[in-house]
Amino acid sequence: MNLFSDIRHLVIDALQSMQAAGDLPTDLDFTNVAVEPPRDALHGDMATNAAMVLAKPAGKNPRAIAEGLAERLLASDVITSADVAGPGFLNLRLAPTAWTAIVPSALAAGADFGRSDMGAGLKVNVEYVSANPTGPLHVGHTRGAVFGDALASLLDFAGYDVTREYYINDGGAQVDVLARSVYLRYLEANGQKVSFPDGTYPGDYLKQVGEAVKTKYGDTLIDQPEEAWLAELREFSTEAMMDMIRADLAQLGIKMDVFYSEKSLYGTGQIEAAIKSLDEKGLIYEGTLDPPKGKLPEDWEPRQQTLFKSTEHGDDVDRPVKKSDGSWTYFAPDIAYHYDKVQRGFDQLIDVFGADHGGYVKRMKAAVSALSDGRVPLDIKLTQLVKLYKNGEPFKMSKRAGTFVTLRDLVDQVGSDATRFVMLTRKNDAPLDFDFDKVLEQSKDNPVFYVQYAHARINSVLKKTSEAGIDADSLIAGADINLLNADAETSVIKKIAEWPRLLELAAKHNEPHRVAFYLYDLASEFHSLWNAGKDDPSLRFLQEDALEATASKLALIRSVQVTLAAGLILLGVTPIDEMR
RNA sequence: GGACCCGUAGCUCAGCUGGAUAGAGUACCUGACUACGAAUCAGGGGGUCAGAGGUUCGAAUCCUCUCGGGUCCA
Repeated sequence: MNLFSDIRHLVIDALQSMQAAGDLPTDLDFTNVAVEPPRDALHGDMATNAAMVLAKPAGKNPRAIAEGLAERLLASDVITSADVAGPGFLNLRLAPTAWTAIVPSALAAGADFGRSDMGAGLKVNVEYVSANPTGPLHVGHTRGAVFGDALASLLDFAGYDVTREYYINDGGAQVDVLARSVYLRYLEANGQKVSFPDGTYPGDYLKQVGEAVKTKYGDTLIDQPEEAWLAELREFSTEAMMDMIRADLAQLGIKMDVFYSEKSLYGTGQIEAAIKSLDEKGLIYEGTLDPPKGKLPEDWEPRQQTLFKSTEHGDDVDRPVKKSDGSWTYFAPDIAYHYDKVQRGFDQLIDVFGADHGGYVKRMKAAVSALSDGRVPLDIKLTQLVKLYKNGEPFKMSKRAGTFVTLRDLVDQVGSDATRFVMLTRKNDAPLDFDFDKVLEQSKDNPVFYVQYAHARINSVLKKTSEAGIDADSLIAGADINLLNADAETSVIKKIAEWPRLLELAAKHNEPHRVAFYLYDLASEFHSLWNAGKDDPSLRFLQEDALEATASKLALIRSVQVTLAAGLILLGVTPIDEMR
């Protein structure tokens, strides 16, 4: 039940009856007509911009339209007042029963409260993490992982058919580096003293892989030339790294539907097919790029190469798909990979990248636009950097020295729930400060705690009820929700009613952080109502001498709990029943 | 040099894709436990939405330029 879309339907109906009566032209587009919560609650329960949006195309005065609309809306028993305000806003008030109906609706839906069919089963592919298989996931990957996973859940909840996908970059030179590094660890496992020159990975995490190589191959690879072991170790090490990465993701409760290998694109004709597809559209040519504008790199020289005319699809310059020596660029397999996604029949693609891949956005969008003839939209979400703090001090890490903070470090220290929630309390395109101490702090300064506390507090009330010998569930089932008429209660109900609408907006804009902020607001409404009971005993949840009132209040807070739980689960955070 | 992201209260950030008097937390000041957890709540002060133009009924939001920070650039 989405009260806002219900009322919007009423508005559209009224507008259509105005058209039928000749008060409005018949060829109007209603898509921009919105019904929203007013910024200031004093204005009413809901506001619509219909009159202002339609004034120009209808060639009429907005206030005149609004007045006609108000007259028709008042015929409904749901609308109790409709006032024209300002330049042509129409402020509506709803009958109290319209609001309270959200409570049983939430209770009946339970964990599915807010689920929407907005996505209409469209197939969406969300690609995220996609970290190189050369080591464990670190903090930056964690943010992308959490964001991508919450986004995927959000879209699923909003009625899309979602595929979660990880692209394994196992085709490039970095996998050779990995294999050589593992070889060194293998030698080490065989008792040799080794050092790690520049261009190898010195991290300790490869020690166990070296051991595993020894277990499998014994001493047969020692003193062998690189050609003898490189291909085998590349395969072996990539597998080992992916096992490690899968385990890391599992720590956050993330499970991918598809792991897609870059390597699988080579030698199978898939890259060639993708480039051919572009070629057939006249978008591939042999040419020379202009030098980069401004400062010229020292070693710049014009080179003939195979180029993709990405400028025809919104890019700034054309992009090479083959180097001058005839080998593929990194871009070519990326094109082939996205071509494959298009061919798998996805209606929408979403890529979650780290901010350092910002430069790829335009060319990737151009490629997908070209490959799908503009049919499949690609949205690319960049997650900005995470800055770590400990005791208020920036926490330094160095990838070169192998001392970076891993996903595992984070989860071990603060837990999966806190890690996930905190990472979602910022827009993806804003940098994030992650303070180890703050995340564990038990105060309202810490949103994880604050929201969990509200959920647990409600549980505590329900527990208290049963301790008093009252069966809360049957009481709630028989509750007369229209007893909930105090302002403090209505305010909570209105916040609950916003949930289905908020969820659709968050899904529409691919912004899971809105869910996190909403949950904080809802928790705040609840804490506020709790405290109101101290000044006004009639607002207390448990009133043993007034069971009917108690029933309605328990129904209310239980619906708050249901909403909090639905939102938390969506973000991958466990709603807890008791604070430690 | 160019591209992308960001700039909102002292600090950390929201702001529902163009709506009404720009909101939270924190910090500061004042107040509320005979209680279902005060791990919370109520109230107060605090703003040139980086700056300047433009678009229109209406701009923190869209466009242009400038300044500042970040990321990237065969």
